[in-house]
Amino acid sequence: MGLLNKRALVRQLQKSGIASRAVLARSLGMSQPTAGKIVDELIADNILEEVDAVEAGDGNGNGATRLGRPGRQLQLNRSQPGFLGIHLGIQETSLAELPLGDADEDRWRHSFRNPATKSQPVAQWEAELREAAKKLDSKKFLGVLLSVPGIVDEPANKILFSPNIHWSEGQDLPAVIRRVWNLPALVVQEERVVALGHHFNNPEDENFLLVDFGEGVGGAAIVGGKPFASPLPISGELGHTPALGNHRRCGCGATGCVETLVSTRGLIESFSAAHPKSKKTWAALGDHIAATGLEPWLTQSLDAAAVAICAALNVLGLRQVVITGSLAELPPAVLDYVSRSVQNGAMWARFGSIECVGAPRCRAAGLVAIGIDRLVVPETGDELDSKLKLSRGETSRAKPSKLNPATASKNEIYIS
Amino acid sequence: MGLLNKRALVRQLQKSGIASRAVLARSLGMSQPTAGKIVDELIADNILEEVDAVEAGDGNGNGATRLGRPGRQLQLNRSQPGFLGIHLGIQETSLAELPLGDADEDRWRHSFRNPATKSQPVAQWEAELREAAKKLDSKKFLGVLLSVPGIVDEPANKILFSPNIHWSEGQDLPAVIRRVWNLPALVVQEERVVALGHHFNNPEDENFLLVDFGEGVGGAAIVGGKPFASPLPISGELGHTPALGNHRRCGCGATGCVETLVSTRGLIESFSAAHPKSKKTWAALGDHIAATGLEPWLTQSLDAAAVAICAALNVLGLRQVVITGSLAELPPAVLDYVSRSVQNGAMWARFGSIECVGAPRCRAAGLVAIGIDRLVVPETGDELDSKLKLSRGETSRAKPSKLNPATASKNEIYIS
DNA sequence: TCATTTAATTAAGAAAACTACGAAACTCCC
DNA sequence: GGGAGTTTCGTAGTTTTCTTAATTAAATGA
Repeated sequence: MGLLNKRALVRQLQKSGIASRAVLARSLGMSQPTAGKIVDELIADNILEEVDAVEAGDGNGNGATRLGRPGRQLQLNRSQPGFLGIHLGIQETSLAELPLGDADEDRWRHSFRNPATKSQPVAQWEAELREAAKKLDSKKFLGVLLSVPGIVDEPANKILFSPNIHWSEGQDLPAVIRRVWNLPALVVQEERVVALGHHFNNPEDENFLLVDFGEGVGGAAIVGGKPFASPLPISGELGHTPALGNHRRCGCGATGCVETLVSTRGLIESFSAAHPKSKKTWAALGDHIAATGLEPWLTQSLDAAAVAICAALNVLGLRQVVITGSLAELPPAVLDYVSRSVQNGAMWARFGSIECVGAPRCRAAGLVAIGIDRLVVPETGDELDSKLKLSRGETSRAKPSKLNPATASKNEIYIS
Repeated sequence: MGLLNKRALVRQLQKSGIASRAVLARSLGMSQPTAGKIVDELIADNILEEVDAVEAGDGNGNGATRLGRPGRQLQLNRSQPGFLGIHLGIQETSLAELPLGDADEDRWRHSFRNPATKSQPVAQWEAELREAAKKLDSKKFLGVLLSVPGIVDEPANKILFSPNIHWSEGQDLPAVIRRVWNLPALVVQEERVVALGHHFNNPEDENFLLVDFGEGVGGAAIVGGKPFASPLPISGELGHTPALGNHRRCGCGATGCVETLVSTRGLIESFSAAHPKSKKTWAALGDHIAATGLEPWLTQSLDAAAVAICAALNVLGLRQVVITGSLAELPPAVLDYVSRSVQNGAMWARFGSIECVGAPRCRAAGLVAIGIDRLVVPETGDELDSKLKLSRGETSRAKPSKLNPATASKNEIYIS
């Protein structure tokens, strides 16, 4: 079946959650027989399932009974295991079984502390992984997805740089995962996961910049419903925008990165510099802000963050900012200030409106989206083929001389 | 014929300049019959032409005589008029006849001063245009391409904002052009034209950020060989990144934009503030820098520009900066300083190297590339159809319900 | 001159889309 | 309850587009 249409159909279903063959055909502009055939195939592959549920209020506003033969509703298969998601946090690693049709909140079932010892951290991590594997309900997944903070070379499946989880740098963690489960495994950059998760949990947001505050400050853009990516493994790194006049050393090796001002660590540092007598904790910082409002040391840091955000908005041509992470834990005045500061600096504010909203991190939805995109209906080749290839540890690079680009690139639309 | 392969073939020929059917087929991974058929069609449409020229050194290093039947070399048609390019400058408007296969330097044949009167500037511009039309060798073009500085809504063919050519704002200049020539007319943002021009004159540069210094400071990114674009009409606007500590008012309505520091006007302003006795001219500024080197007022401004460039590189995931315009006219120390400053701030410098090069503005090549992309082998529909539609002033939006996305989006790869 | 090599064209076939038609399933209305 | 109207879904046949295989063409080199 045409790869493009297959991808488009799956994607549409990811967004709409539930739909009939006819609705899919209409919304994608393809003919009914085509949609029907693709659906048949996807059901045979256990990716889609028919659901008997009555269609209550089908989103078009007409919740009333409709004329004609009712369509058989379809959704991404929820009764099957789907993917195994692994989130590599700074302190601990979490695991979750992710059914394909899971747009819900994150439910991380199992977790363990990351290796602390300097010797053999990867072997220790592997051992913990094996322990965790025993506790899982299922062993059969379509693949394993590893979300990692830092800089990730996704095509090569390698972790390049992770200032907060140094032991993972340069490691081939997917290979470790494959030793444990013998399944295709992918590494994905955390911010991209979160951004995609937000997109699929809020399908109406098709163009936005997600900014995640935490130990670091990262970003990822969704442009035209697709995650923005460039050939370089870095992108969306707005935490490492230099801030004029800032001379703090950053973990990345440079001096003056915005991240050194508005990461949790950076904010606490500034806070304790301004108030040496206060406790140097995140909670104390929050309490202080709630009590005294926004003091200059804070607004200056927030302005620096806003500059980086504005720069990104102006360059990418976006008007919506989604903010996740620690900044949303502080009193709302903080987010308000950033929002106003972005309004002042972003160019589109002169022509229209800028939106700046807080949101939770939706890693599960993002991981599923990436898994579907790269394992279930991958850009090139048959899914089974590529599964095998990946599980054998081969790169999934297509032979350019053999493949006709017209075939290879029917995959368009979801370049990822 | 499949639109994707047609586009791919034309694009390949744009890059390689000259190639035979067999070479094209091989390099694009399609079969020889397919390439042959597409070439036949393109020749019939007068877009390609066969050229008898012997193939001297075909780029593969083997300039020696090769075995076998020699391929019939093809190139974009140079014997036909191609496009009419119009460049809307700040002071004057220039015209050039652009053959399709033109990768040469810009040759603007005719130009006239822009309307100065406040009354009826558009009508006056139209009159000048009619005058200029008489001087042209040909009246038959595939279309007219208007390059405009400022903010342009390219899909809607409208000029939204142009701080330096206020009379053009909100005007439908393509309609004016159509009244004069009765041909399809497109407005394109100047920086995007220049970036595409650089890309096609240097096909090895597939990922870069072009930064153009002049009355304003604009940017445009080429990512994966394609101009980056978002749904919003702004993008690449790195001149309007706020610079912390800068309080100059910008023409865009905001305060503190980098552009107010490093545009020609901004630099002269800073120069005259630091040296009140000097002449307030660009030449005097250049002489002064050549004589005394980089003074603090200048390095601070350049640092601000570097921050904006770094922010863009980090967010877009790029490692090459192409600088055009007035900054390249100053002593080389200036570009060197910016280059070093970018090295310090751009994140990729921690992993690899950052490149920062000056280059001339290649508007002609960029306009031709855009014209080919949007008029000769447009993404959707037949070229003739869309030509007619455009010349009738209709939008060339495809009917989504009618077109099969598999057909519509075989256009992949060259999303533009 | 003839074998070898490469280019371009022709012919036949496969993939994937479409249109057209008909059966199935439901509502509405008499 | 039963026909008319609607909508869904599947089947059959057609079209488009690209492929492979075979053929013809044009050059080199012994």
